Amino acid sequence: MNKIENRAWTSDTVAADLERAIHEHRLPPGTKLGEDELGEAYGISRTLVRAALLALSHRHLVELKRNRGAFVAQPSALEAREVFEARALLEPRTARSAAVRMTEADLAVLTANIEEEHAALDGGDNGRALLLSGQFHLEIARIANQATIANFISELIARSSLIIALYWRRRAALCETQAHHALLDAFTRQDGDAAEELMKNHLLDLVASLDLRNVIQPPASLREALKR
Amino acid sequence: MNKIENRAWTSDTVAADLERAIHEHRLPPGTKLGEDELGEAYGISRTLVRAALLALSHRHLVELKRNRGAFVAQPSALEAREVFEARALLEPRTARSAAVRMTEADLAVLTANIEEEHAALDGGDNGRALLLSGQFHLEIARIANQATIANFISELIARSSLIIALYWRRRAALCETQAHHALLDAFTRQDGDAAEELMKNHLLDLVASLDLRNVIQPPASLREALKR
DNA sequence: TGGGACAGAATTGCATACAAATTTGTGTAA
DNA sequence: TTACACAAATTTGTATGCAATTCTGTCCCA
Repeated sequence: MNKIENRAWTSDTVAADLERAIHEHRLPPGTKLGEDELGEAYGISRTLVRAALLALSHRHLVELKRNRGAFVAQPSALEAREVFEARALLEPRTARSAAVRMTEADLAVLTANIEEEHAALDGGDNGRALLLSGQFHLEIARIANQATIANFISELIARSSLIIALYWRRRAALCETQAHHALLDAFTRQDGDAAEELMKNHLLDLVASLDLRNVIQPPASLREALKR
Repeated sequence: MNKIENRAWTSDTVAADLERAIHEHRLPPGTKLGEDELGEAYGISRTLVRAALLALSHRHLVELKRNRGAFVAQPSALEAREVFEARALLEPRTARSAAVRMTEADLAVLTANIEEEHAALDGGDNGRALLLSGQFHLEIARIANQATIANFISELIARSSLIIALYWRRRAALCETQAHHALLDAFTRQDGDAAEELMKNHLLDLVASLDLRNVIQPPASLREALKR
């Protein structure tokens, strides 16, 4: 594998780089993440790679199978529902808090984000659009000034990206930008009630855009899956 | 340091053992966790110790200072408030879900927990009582059947133990068992409304029992702290 | 032709060795 | 005596080596 870049990688920056790649669907669910391969790619030893993979496994983005290696996680339909239930518990109230604390600078950041996402979609870069969409949600948590909750939301958003990769039904285009625009309006008016309600519905729409009935469940073991 | 026990430790079990010790206040905030020391205590190499410390740092129970080592975390007053705000967001609704799903077996587990906690308090083992109190909250999340949310709550509970170690004002005895009994009653009646309300108030009482005004803040650097 | 056993290759698990940074201790000069 | 500089010791950061496990390919036999 090619060397990625000549910079001083640490386990933290490697983990962040991998998380970004996962979030952008450049590393789809189930991808094997070999230690030697990654070590060579980043120009570091397996020690640091393992630390990075361990960190990602704690965020449920990577699954470590003993003596088998690390794989990009494949959330089950059950897990997918749980992730969105957790988001439904955290994000609407966080959006409300953010709304009442909103400053001009914050609005500018969110606006820029939406525009970038639009550009990415026009350019056909769906991965980048998805990453930006996640960053929109994360930025709201940051504005709400709740680092602890923001951490949880950050993990949930990244896991949502895996869920979308696995369960999104392509019917309609992700009309996320619509919902984000509506939220931005509420934020501009510092309307907490509206922000909370919009976020709640936005998350419900997201779940509705998934197909969690067909329990594609575990490609876990090919041996089991292909029996018969 | 003495060897702790002759069993096959892994990074996971070591992390769990350390977390328990932290939760029980056997390892108070600020304690230095030297790699060699721990490695000898558990009879394992520094490699596994580092993996365990890394896991605990991801749960915000241990702070890793580069080139300085690992220390039991010392949450700031700000962080303390955030942790309880997060709990206030997650636990009341989770208690409601648990109430409606409650089975006889679940009730038995919760009852046994309360009794054990009582026994621990009588025996003067405050650490164990605190651990059991946390497990009561965690068990509720488990009963609610939301593994993802339960994970978050598990982390928040452990961090709360650190917060109590740092900020609890000893005035009155922790009248937690009172509140837990009341919750148990609501659960017995499968009364979701009451459970949610009781949990909300229980958490408010907990915060009220802390002294977060005196920002004891950072013994972070002795050099800075002892100036003048 | 298909199944199973076995051997070699590849990969992970863990310990250890060495490098780098920090802390601690000592000596010297003002 | 105090402050500073420098050296020794301790501790962490990272790479590497070896053992253990799993995977893959081949051969033999039914």
